[in-house]
Amino acid sequence: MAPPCKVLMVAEKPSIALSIASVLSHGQMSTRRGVTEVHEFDIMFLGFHAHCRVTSVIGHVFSVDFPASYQDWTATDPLNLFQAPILKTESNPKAHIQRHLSQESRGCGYLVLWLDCDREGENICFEVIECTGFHVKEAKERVYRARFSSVTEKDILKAMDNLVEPNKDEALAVDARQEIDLKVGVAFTRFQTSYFQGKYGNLDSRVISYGPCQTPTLGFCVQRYLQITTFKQEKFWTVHPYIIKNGYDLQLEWERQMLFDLNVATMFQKLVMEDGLLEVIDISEKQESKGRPCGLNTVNLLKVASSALGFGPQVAMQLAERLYTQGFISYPRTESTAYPSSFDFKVTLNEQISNPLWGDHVQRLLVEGYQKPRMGTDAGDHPPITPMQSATEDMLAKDAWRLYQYVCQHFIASISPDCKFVRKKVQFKVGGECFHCVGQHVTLEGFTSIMPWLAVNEKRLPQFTIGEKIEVSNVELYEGNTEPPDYLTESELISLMEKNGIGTDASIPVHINNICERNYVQVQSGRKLVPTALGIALIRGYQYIDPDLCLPEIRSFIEHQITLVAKGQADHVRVVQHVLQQFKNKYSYFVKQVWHCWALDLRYFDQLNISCGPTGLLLSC
DNA sequence: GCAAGGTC
Repeated sequence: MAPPCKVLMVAEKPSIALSIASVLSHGQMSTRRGVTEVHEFDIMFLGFHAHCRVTSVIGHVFSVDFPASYQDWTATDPLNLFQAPILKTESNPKAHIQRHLSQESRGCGYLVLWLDCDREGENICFEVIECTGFHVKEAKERVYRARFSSVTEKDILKAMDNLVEPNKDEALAVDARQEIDLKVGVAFTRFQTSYFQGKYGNLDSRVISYGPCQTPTLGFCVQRYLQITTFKQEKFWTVHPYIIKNGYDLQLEWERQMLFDLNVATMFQKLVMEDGLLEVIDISEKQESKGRPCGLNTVNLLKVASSALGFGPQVAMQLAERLYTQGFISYPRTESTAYPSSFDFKVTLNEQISNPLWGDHVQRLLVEGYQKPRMGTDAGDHPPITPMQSATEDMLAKDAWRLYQYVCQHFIASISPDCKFVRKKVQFKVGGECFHCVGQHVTLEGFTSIMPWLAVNEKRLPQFTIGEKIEVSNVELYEGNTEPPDYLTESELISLMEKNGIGTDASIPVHINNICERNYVQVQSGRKLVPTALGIALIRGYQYIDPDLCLPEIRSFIEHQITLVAKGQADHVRVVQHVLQQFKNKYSYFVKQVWHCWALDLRYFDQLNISCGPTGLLLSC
């Protein structure tokens, strides 16, 4: 019998390689250590007996950079970077991934690519092909792409039965993004850094960076700061009648809410006082429901970690990764909020059954039946973040425990009943004006018993009947001030970034960290982001010269252009050239105009009409 | 010294 053919399979990370090998070998494999682990076993492949090797890379193998001749900041005009050649070099030379792939591919007749099924994964496919020598013409037909929608036995086997070709267009879209981001970011960064050199000692920062993600991120923080500083406080007045009924002392709300004219408000107060008798004109009761959460994805974990636990995104991810490698939670980087159909809720619940804090709730769910989780979205990557092994407070460090606790609470809540309550609204008329009061009565705590901070407040009302008349005990004329918004919280910033497509679940923490480390913003108590003088000056400068530079649309513009490449609707080289030409125009204009703002005292911005800059240089094209 | 995207 001929020796079996050899097949090399490559995943994006070691954990996926392990999952794939376990499924395909039915657990019958041998594993040896290498740069990344290699799992070996025999299988039937395309109808033949084959020996299979499954290993992985660790994310991208390569990243782009300029050749050495462009690395000298003083000898290179940043303008020339837009047309400069670029090189791909190993992202982490010390890891020797390239050598590892080259060695493991020796003697293999087939390559199966198990990289994550997104654009970046498609790009890494071609990096792997390059490293394994399968890019030569005669080897191309022996390269297969496995497309899996989740890392489950069912989907892995399905992918094996439906091997396809890797998608070159999607890979090229990533190449395009890499080149655009590199050239635009580095050109502006080098110019700005050199420009600020020695100026404005109080704005010290070694590098004054620019980037199509980090700059709009800073833009959000400064935008809120400007709303605060330009806020004009106004006095307002509102009329609050009080009644006493069956021992309840109630303050009623006015349908007009508030008025900005004291004389008018006083007139209404007088009308109410002169009438003095409230008539109940309507009583309505409505069944309300507060929905249980969907499965937990990374972005939502980061938001809660920041707003409720006080952990920054970087720290939260470090804690989550640690919990993951120790087996306490599932893979923490995912966009999906929908559980896969094969998810075993019973096993996961059972694991938590003896927890001293939520074990009782879990037992009840197991006995009385848990709810089907809400629909959520399936991004095709990993299942939502869930607890795995049970842990108690003494087993983990304090911060890790708090994060683990939240993951458990969220998981249990996601399959607990919705919270049900009755909302009762009573409407009154007095002196021709309408007022109301609202009561709430919880009929089913549901998931809020495991997430008590989301509980609906109980608010009881006395009995009323329509047509009933009640004496007004007091009429207050309340004077208040409109309040400016507060500084942007980190959690709000994460939401804005997600909504505007700035960064990804993995890179959002990096961009936020960047603008902190560069001294553009400071994190203050309550994880509020307060821009520094430097951060404000930068954004006000862009707003004056070319607002596009700090708007979130700068990212969506790039994403839109590279999507054309990914879909095969535009040529990669032409798209890159077209986009770079526009940024080069912006760069030239920016360099000329900088004189008019940053050269002056930075306080000059305060006197500027910010909207006078040119608009649509890029977005109109 | 510089971007943004993977992953640890």
